[in-house]
Amino acid sequence: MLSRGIPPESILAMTFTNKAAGEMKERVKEILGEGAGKTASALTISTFHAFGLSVLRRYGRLLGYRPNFTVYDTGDQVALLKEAARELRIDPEELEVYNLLQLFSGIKTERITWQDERWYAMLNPSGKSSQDKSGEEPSRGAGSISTFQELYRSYQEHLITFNAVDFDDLIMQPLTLFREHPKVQGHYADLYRYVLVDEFQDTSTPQYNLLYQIAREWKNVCVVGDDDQSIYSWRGADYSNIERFEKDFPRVKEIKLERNYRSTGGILSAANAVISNNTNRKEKALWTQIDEGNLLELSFPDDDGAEASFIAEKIKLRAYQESLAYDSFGILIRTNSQARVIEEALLEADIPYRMSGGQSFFQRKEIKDIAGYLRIILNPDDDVSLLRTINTPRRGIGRRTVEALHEIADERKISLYSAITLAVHREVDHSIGKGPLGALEEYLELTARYQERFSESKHLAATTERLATEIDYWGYLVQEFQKSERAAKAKWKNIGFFIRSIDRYEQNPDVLEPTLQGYLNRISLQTRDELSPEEAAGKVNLMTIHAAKGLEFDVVFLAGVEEGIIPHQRAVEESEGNLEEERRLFYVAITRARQQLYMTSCRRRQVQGEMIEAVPSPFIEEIPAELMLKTLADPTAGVEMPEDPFAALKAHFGS
DNA sequence: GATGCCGTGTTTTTT
DNA sequence: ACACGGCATC
Repeated sequence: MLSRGIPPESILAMTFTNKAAGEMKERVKEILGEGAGKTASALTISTFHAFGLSVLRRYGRLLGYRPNFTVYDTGDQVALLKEAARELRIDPEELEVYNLLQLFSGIKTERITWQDERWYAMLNPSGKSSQDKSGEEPSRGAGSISTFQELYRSYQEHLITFNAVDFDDLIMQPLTLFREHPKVQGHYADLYRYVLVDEFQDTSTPQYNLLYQIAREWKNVCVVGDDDQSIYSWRGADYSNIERFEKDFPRVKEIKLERNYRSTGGILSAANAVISNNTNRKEKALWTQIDEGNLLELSFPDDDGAEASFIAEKIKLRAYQESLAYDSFGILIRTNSQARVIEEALLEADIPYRMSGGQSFFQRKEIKDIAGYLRIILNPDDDVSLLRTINTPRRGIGRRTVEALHEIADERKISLYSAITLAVHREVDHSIGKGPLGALEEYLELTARYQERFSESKHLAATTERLATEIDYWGYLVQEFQKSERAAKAKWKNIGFFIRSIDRYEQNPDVLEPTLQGYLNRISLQTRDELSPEEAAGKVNLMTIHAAKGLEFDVVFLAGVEEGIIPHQRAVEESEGNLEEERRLFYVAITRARQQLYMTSCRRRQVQGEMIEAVPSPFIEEIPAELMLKTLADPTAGVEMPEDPFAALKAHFGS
């Protein structure tokens, strides 16, 4: 496109994960060649959510958002919902918070309505809550429609009071903005005359609407997708958007991409055979000119520990024998919980790796604590961050004090921070004692001081470091983890890492004007701090199958090919139709491999601290036997390691 | 108000 | 296995 003289700033490319956006940026730079960095960064390459956020940052005030609003992640949403419940005198224990948030998400994105009965099954699968007619009424019944509606309303009101948005708002609010302010819609539609969407099968209806609002005038849209790789239906992805697309842009030209340039013939045949078991799909005939290649290998380790060491040893062996770089290996897992054992084995074997996706670095408590301070400094109305930081590290503000503050805040519909200000300045009657009141005053002073420091200083990282020192977070960690100095140290190390990541952000030439807000935005939409390309080089890639979509590796290990893991037990329990999505997931995993695929199916596996018997995944049967080499014995038994050239010396000197 | 211990449940996948 | 919340105790 650029070669045709199209100005780069008129191009908008949408992806679904930060990882994909990052890869795309890299590839654009590569294609444009050296020195084209500037041209490449003139393109807008963004996830849908990050794009929505930038729209709100710019025009959010038209919807009543104050500057520096906060983006709430799932953890914050849970905290907010519990707050809302507390205020309505509903016992949060009676709520299935996680499912309730799913319901709210469905309502907000208009996937479900209150009239819909679908959500009811979703909320009471175990029959845990609802009919609690026994005895008196300690709290209100938590299972009725009106209660849920009331909670939803309160949840929404609180978001506004706290000057915060949730992930769904990042898509829905820009749509509202476009509807109520056609000029804003016009601005974006005019700016982006060329729109591209990668992994189009993963668009949700609101995301599609957003895309449509931007592209409807110029109609220069290019979408790439594969219905066989649709693996996000659980969060609203709907590949029937492909049909809507054909209707909305009638002059559509369809190009089938059936030639595969990635995988060996054997891998492709296996993948094709598996996916052909799905009923609901566009028929296609993928082919490749690459030769058959090696057989797929399937082995049966005794347990997940053996599986992990098999993978580690195999990687070491092949890296050594074939001089393969570590970053040409990918280890794919279905669930994040599989990662731990594998990480341990990689560490043990001294193999550099990176884990992406999943339990984010930024979700760790110590990081959320410090980030909580940054958030409250930026947006004092953010009650969730206030509650997180008000007594961490401990400063003598306990339950009673917080309750008193809540009373002031609830009554006036103001944030807790405002309530503290009133209390400290004696502008309101309250029952807060002298000690806690002094502590509150100090808290106010601290946040005010850093508000100033952050606005004056351009050194975000240094200022954050100063803050961490001033609140004596290290002292707090030592106190909290008296039993494990190691844990305290590890957490403090994470704080150091966090501060360095702020520093990296500040130094990043792609960021024109680094701000605290910009940094916090970035981390709230990022599952894990993406390593810079240099840092990622030479490292084995460990990730979930979901996170691996769109990526490829010479050698892929697929761990835990067992019934209950893939297909995942909860997925099949939920609904029969989910089996096809699980199969697509398996298909995506297979097709990540260029040269070789290793699968492992453990005989037993440690799950939630208990050893359970495991059974191979039924999907294995769908791979033609002649494409696969089955190793019946425990693969770790026969693995020979390359001789350590220093082994003899080490033995000699007894090191 | 802080601290320590015990019982309970658990997120499948991600923005 | 592990984190989290509740509860008793200092």
